[in-house]
Amino acid sequence: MPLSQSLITPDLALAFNISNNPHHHHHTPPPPPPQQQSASQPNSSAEFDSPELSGAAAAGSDEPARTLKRPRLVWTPQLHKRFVDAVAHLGIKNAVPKTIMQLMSVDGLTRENVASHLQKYRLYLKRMQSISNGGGSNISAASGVDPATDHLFASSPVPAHFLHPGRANSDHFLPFVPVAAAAMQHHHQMAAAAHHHHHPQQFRHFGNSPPNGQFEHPFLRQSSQQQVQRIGAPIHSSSNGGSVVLPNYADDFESANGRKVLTLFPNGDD
DNA sequence: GGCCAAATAT
DNA sequence: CATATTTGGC
Repeated sequence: MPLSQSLITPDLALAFNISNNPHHHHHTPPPPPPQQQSASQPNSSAEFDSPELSGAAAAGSDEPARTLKRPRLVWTPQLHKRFVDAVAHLGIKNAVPKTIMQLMSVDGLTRENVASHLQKYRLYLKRMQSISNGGGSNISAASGVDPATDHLFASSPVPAHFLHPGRANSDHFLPFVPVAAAAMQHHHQMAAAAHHHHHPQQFRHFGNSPPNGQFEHPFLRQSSQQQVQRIGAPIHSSSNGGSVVLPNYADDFESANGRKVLTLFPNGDD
C-alpha cells in the first residue's frame, strides 16, 4: 500500500493531485530523514545575502556575496496565489514581469523568477482556453485538463477573464487578499510525515511577515523600493541575521517531482 | 534516462 | 519583455 496516499488528506491530494497522477511517477520514497532544521545551521539558511551580511565584511566567513548563486526558488501554492492575484489585479496587459514582481512584493523574488513563471503560466492558460473553447464547456471538469496538469497552477483558480483575450481586462473584482474561496481550495496542512524524497537541498523559502512588519529588502538595491501598491502584506525571506527562524507552523509541501521543500507560510496569507 | 520546474540564454 | 534552450534534481 502506498503509504503516501494514506497520509494525505483527500482534499489535499485532490487539490494537488498528489500520488495518482498518471503523468507523474512518484518513485519510492526513501526513508525520510526527519531533518530537523535547527536554526543553527550555519550555511544553508541565509544563503542570499542579508544587507548586513554583505556589509558586515567582518564576518569572516565566506561571503563573496556577488559570486553567490541564488538558491533555486520554489513556487509554493501560496506564492503562486500571490502571483495570480497580482496578475489579476494588474490586468493582462499590464501584467509584465517587473510590475508583477513589484506588486507581489516578496523579497528575494527577482524579475527573472517572475518572468520564467509567467511564461509557464501563459502556456498553461493557453492550454486552458484551447480546451475550453474546443472541447467543451467545462474547464475544471474532465475535458482534458484535470486539475492536476500542473500541480501548482491548478492550486489557484484562474480568474475568468484570463481566458478571454477578446474582452479582456478590467481588474474588476479581485478582492484584496481576502481569505475567501481560495482558502478551501488548499487548506494544506499536510501531514508532516508525508513522504519525503531524496536528500534535502537548499531552497529559498519565504516566510510571511508579521502583521505590521515592515520590510527591508535584503538585496534589493536601490532606495526606490516599491512604489507600486502591494496586494497584501509584504513577504520577506526568512533570513534573519544569518539564521533561519522556523515558525511553528512550518509545513511540508511536496511539489511535482517529489521535490521536497520546506515552506514557511504560517497562516493562510492568501 | 526521462521528466519536471526553474534558470538562463537569445 | 517574450520565447527558446539549458540546467539540475528527482
